[in-house]
Amino acid sequence: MAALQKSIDKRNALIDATIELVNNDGFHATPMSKIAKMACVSPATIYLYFENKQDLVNKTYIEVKSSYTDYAFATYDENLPVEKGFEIIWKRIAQFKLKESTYATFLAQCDNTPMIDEASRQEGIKHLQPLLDLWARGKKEGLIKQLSDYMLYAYAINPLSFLMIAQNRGSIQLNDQELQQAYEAAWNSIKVCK
Amino acid sequence: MAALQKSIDKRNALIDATIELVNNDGFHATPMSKIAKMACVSPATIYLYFENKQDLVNKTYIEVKSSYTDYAFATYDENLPVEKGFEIIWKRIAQFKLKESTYATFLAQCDNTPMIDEASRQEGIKHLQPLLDLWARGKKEGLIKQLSDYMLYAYAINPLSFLMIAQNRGSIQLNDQELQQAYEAAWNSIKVCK
Amino acid sequence: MAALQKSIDKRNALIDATIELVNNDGFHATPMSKIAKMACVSPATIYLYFENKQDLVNKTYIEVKSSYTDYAFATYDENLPVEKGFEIIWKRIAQFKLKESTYATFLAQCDNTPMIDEASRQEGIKHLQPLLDLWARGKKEGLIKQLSDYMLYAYAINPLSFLMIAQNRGSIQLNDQELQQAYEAAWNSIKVCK
Amino acid sequence: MAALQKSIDKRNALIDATIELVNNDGFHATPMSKIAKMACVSPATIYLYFENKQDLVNKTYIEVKSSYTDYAFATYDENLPVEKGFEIIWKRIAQFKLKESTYATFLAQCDNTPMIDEASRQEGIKHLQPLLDLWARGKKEGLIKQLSDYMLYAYAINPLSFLMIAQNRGSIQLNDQELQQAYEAAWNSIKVCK
DNA sequence: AATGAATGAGGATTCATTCAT
DNA sequence: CATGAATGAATCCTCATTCAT
Repeated sequence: MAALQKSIDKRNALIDATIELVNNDGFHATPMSKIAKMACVSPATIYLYFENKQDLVNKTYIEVKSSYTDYAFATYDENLPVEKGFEIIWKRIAQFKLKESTYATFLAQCDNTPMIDEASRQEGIKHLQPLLDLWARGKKEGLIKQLSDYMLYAYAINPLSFLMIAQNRGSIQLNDQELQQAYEAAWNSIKVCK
Repeated sequence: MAALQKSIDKRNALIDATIELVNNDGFHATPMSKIAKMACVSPATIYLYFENKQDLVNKTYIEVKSSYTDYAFATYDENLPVEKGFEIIWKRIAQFKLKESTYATFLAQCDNTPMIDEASRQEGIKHLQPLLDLWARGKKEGLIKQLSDYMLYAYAINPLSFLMIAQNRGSIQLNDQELQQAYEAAWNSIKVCK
Repeated sequence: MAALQKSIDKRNALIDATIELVNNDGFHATPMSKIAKMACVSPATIYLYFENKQDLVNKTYIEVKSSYTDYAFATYDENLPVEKGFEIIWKRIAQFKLKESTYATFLAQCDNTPMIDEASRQEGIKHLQPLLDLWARGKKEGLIKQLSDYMLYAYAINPLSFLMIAQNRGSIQLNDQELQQAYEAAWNSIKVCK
Repeated sequence: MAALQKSIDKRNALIDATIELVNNDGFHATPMSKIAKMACVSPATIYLYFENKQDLVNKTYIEVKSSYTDYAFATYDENLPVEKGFEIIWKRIAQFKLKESTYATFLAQCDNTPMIDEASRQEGIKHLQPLLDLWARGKKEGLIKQLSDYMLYAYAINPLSFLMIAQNRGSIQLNDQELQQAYEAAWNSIKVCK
């Protein structure tokens, strides 16, 4: 349907503009009018798609978080052995964070800020389940340390956020070899040392 | 001098109010008038101590960052062996992040947001030098992996930020044993495996 | 014609919605979109029946005013003696104001507000002629005081508006006996005392 | 105090501007910016004196209502005989409504509109007590009909509102003789006919 | 040094109205 | 006829900042 498609396009344009502007200027310095202008719609049009500014940001967060996890697990298969499975997920996450850094930056800002509703935050966490399942399996098989999911995430995944931000700021530029090192550091920090 | 002390107190009250309010509401929802009220001064008084809102936040950031590094290195001695030195610094940082979580939360928000001047950000990084020196020594002695400082920080230190936020949100509560596990994970991820 | 009837129904629904909403929320808090919703049509449809918001309110006023006077004179016969004729009209007006208080409230709001065009106001007054004629006859016959029509209206009719509003607000509830007292007060205030 | 006086002046200017503009254009067509301009202050200044637009109108209503009753009872003495007392009050009210028609018009608009809080409305009614007391005395002494206060007000006082509006619209112009007639009509409608 | 009153610029949001379908 | 999506212009209100005292 042409009309429906146009609606979806507009909504997406708004979401994209929100990400772009919040990334560059921060939530506080991103007026609705600027979002509207970047999305090539009238300010009033935003309110056809979102209840208010908070809702726009919440929905944007959920959408981005969801595309993050979709990306992360796109090539993962539950039947893979633990280490291989982890490697695949980790590298997809790394790719997302370092290549789709616009999205990743936005998520980092949301996750470290009272910018987002608690409800939306909870909603966003849900989709990480396959990784938690993998870790559970790894622990049962004695391959992964008996640490809480938070601890595992902190050491295996979260460093990527830091590297992503450093790369965005131009402080570093990770090449394939360094990425491999990073992966190994991640795996080392959670695997059971034989 | 009583007058000077009163000035310092006022300045500190403003800094504290800024941290408190930005932590709870975010930069965008923290008006100067609210900061003034919490610090028990007139809005106009803020401008005797700081040029404008941006300056207030920048200065607050630098001050907090500096108290973070002061705390981190307070018990460190350059003559200690690398592993011991690292342990001491790491545990001080952990203590700071988990016990002084008000300050740590503020820093996390600044570090993931365009809230702060680039200049202030650079200023804040400076004070980390002793840790970088330690790592340089560790690499030379073959005890620490040949990774960039960013990579080392990402794996050895940054996970603590994630754990701090999770703990603030009430998702976890780290006890001494878990803290020790976290330390070991940190060291494992950067040490050269023999 | 079914099509014509549907049109009339829609127009009436819009008029009714306007009365209802203006009564409850006031003109200033009654958006066209709300009127449309209550009348179960699209906002755009309003503009097929009325030029704009002002026109909608003007037309509504004229319509209600006209149904008020129709009601007032429905049972009146010019050949009745003055006092009987007045009683009949007065009691019809009372019934309208107290029973059809939705309409009466709307009129009261229009009459005390710059909500309505001067032209529409003039248009609305026209229909009161039979009452003015009756008064003229009463004055000629020496039964009614030599007062201007405004004065007569002020004392004989307008008090009903006040009582209607008080009753709407729940402050009073007029029974038949009190209504009769009210009628007598009205007649007393304009009749020539012998 | 010069500063305090200036504050009071500003507040009064805002109240006056509100009355003037709401009278002419109605609540819905009176933007805060226009009120500010007429009172020669910045729009933001209004919010130093009033919480919001609703509060401004509520407070204006209470203030005007209060000056109405002050005026009404200024020359009244509780020890006067009932009829004389009523005449004095009635004529003061008439003078207020016809001479201070700006205030009276504003009150009429508030009283026939959902423009005002119920609470403010209640607050405004309070001050009418001396008149109600007089009526109670009149009823006890057998001089005034045994009617509810609402009914008495409807016939003795409210007609003045109608006459005031008619005079404002230029439809009539009451001279002293007509005013005396109006007074007599008022008294006739509530006095016990001997 | 300190203040509280004052403000202009700007931001979120609403709304009467239009237009493509 | 009828509509729902779209909008530009306004409106209420906030806030960083200033200034007279």
